[in-house]
Amino acid sequence: MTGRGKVSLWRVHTMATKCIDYNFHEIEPHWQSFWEHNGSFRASNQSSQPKFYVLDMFPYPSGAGLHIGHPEGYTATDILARYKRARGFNVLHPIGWDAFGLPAEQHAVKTGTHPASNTQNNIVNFKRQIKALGFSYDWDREIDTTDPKYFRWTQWIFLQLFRRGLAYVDERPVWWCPELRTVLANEEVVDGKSEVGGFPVERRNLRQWVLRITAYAERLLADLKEVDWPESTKRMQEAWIGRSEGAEILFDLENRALGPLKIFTTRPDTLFGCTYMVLAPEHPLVDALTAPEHRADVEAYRRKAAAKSDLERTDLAKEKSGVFSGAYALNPVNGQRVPIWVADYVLMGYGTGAIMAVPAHDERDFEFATQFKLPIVQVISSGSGETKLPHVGDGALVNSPGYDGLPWPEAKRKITADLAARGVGKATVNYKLRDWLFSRQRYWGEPFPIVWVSAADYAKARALRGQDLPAEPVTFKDQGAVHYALPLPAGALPLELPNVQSYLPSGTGESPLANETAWLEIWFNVTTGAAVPASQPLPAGDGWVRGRRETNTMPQWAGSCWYYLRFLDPKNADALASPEALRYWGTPDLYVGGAEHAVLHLLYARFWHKVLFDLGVVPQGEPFKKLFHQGIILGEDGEKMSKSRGNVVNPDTIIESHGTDTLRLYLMFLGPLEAMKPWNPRGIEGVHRFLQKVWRELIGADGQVNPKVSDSAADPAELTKLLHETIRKVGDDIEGLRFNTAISQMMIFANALQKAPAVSTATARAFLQLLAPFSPHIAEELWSRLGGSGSVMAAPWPAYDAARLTATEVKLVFQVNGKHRGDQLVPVGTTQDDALALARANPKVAPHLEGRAVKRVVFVPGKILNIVVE
RNA sequence: GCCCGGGUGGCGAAAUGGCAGACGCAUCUGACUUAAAAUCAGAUUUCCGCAAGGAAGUGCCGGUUCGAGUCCGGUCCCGGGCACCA
Repeated sequence: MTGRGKVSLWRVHTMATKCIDYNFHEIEPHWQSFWEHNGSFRASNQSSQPKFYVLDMFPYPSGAGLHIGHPEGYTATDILARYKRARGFNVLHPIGWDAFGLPAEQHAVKTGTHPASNTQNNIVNFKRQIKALGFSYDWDREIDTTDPKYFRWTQWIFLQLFRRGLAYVDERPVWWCPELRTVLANEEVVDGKSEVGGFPVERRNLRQWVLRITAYAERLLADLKEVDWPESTKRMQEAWIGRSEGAEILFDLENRALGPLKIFTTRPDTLFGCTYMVLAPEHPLVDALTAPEHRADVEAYRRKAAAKSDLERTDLAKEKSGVFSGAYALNPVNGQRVPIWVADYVLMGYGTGAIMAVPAHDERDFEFATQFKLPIVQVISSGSGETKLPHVGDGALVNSPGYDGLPWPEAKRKITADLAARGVGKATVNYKLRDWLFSRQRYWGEPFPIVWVSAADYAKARALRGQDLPAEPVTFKDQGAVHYALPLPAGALPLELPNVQSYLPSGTGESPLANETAWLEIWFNVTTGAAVPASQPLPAGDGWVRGRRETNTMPQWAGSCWYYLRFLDPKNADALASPEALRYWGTPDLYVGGAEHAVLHLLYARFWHKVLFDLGVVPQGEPFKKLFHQGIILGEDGEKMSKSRGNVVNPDTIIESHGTDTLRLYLMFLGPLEAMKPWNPRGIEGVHRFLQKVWRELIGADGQVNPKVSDSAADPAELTKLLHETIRKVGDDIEGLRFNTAISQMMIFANALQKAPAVSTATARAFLQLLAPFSPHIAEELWSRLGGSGSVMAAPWPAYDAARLTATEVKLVFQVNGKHRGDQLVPVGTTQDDALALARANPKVAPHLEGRAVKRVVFVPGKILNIVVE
């Protein structure tokens, strides 16, 4: 709490409202302004308290406003943040805006207004909505990824990637969306359509920036063992990285002039079963090795395959297609001639784009071989009886001279080693993970801090600032000329977006920035990073070269890859965050957000974090040690909420009708946080009634404290015991993110409160402290009215007394043959013999024992007595 | 096809291997009220029974156990993810 210098304000605001009934319209804004004036949620970077950093996935401020899914996750983290503060932690609970993105740009294309103004409008609206929910964010740390003070450091991180050779340029087939006029990452294409907008996409060759995430594949995979994440999310990342161990094997071609053909296989042990080879249609050797009499067929097939999108290629899985090339390779183990086919079930992008086909032990090869009547040779036997082909399971080798009888994993090792000894193969690891396509042909994104220069000018720059440049220059060839990528010096950042005439991308695939000649074509000072339009005279002095700026911008993921670090020290102008802040706060102790980011944001952020770790910027190897996904809230009809279905719930409506305390409570009471659950307006009434009941039990009809609540009142014994149970359960449940059962327990307590003839102020206040993280406004109001000093949140979390929880009597359940036959209150410590005697005497139990011999007695003290009879 | 989740009253759900259905919704009955709302008291898994009581019951089949919603094997259905990755 930082109340210094604000004593008078504090006084004014500590007072409760004057309302007589539970008037949330008055209470909620009142306490929100109290918190704001007191800076109640400011986190300090200097503190002797233990730290706790709880992070939400920051929202994209869309024009539609807050969706009900936002407050679900945000309420969960807010409860935890408030609880941890009460437990004496210095809590960092920040929020910001992931504000670059396509919708703002599309809006700009339509209206001609700058995307920044639309974005700012949306932020204002989001902020209003989020503030109305009463979340305990430290607004002094608010960040906006489109703010040059922020993206300066996004660009800085890119420069580090660039310097380490982790960013390069490549002309490659990419997903191009004609409607959006931009390329999309693999991850942004769903079922052949753009993830945003659902427009069709096609393949195009374009010059792109690519980040070498594959260099980190092994660590991204291995370090999943270190994090406390949902198992399903870890599995998804594992599958996405897709590691497989196998071997690269060289097959000599019959036409030895062409050199060997390199294939990748995970099953080198089946080498003797290879009856044909397949090259992807794009494989560079196809042209050279195709026999003249097959050329026409192969050419036709390649053209057909090129016209297909990846989707069609994979979608037409039912029937395989391919053509024979007329060429043959020689099997390195036995010199057998193997025909080479061209087929699009082999993908150029994985392995070497060429395979050895073993139809007996691979389903795809089996299907292909059957269709084209190619031989099938079994080399693995499942052991007993006939092996049904294709057999992809366990077994030992057959028909493999020198290896017969070996279990396949052993044979795999041995054959690989033997091939390696002869120099015709080696063990390798392959990943499905591809390098990350990192550029977009858009306006509304971070500009790349890169200027393209000539070879001679690059050499000049290298002499002046070699340490900023990668070991290998990044280049691309355009109409015979080679262009060199020269980074801006870090001191010249941020590189801001110029204003443009039109937000429409150019039809050639370049972003709207390509039309801004004055920004684009420049005299560039290689040491200072200063720029002057090339239309002006060459400035005096050394270090000026002619350059053209990079016109691509970064994808939306860039800003969200490191925002959790900026919150630690959001105003720092000298670094993305100070080393002290990075050391004190570390990484989030808990990260809550939707499961839809399982392989996108969460993989990219891990990659950047590891690079920053290697640079010595951050002290930990993983950014998010504990992750939790909130479930999706469905519409009332049990369907996914959507505008077209008309089942969308707007948080504003609920705040207006029931108040945010009710909304927050309801969102948490709906079911387990991680579950998918339907919205039910009736349920809101239920939790609202609970809050009204709490109010009524503590405040009388006249608006004064209920006469039954007083300092001198003696609580009924059961109420005291229940209070301590409730303190324990609510605390445990908050720690375990089981908010629904915590609320149930508070409801049970409220019901007891109602029945109690007298309640001590201390008990009432302790209960309000438990309620405060969930429904903070009403808790503050009642706390204040009961004479609590300051904020309810400033009071240390109540402790439960274990002694109060132990009862003197417990209910013992009597079972006969495992069936419940009766029960009885017994003193704690009742022995088995006594319990047995009680059971025999019990009128409900006795008839079931009559005339039957007792075989066994199971006794769980204080719980159960099970009598097993004949 | 493969990999994850999940199937419990009319509904949302709860249950360290130990009384299945806490808590809430909805419904019904009663009290208060001229009346309604609100509030309060009570009932509400199914079947048999006037009742006392009994029997069955956590998708389905089987197993382990004194005892299974919970653990194991199989199976069906629903949701999510991946999908010609050699």
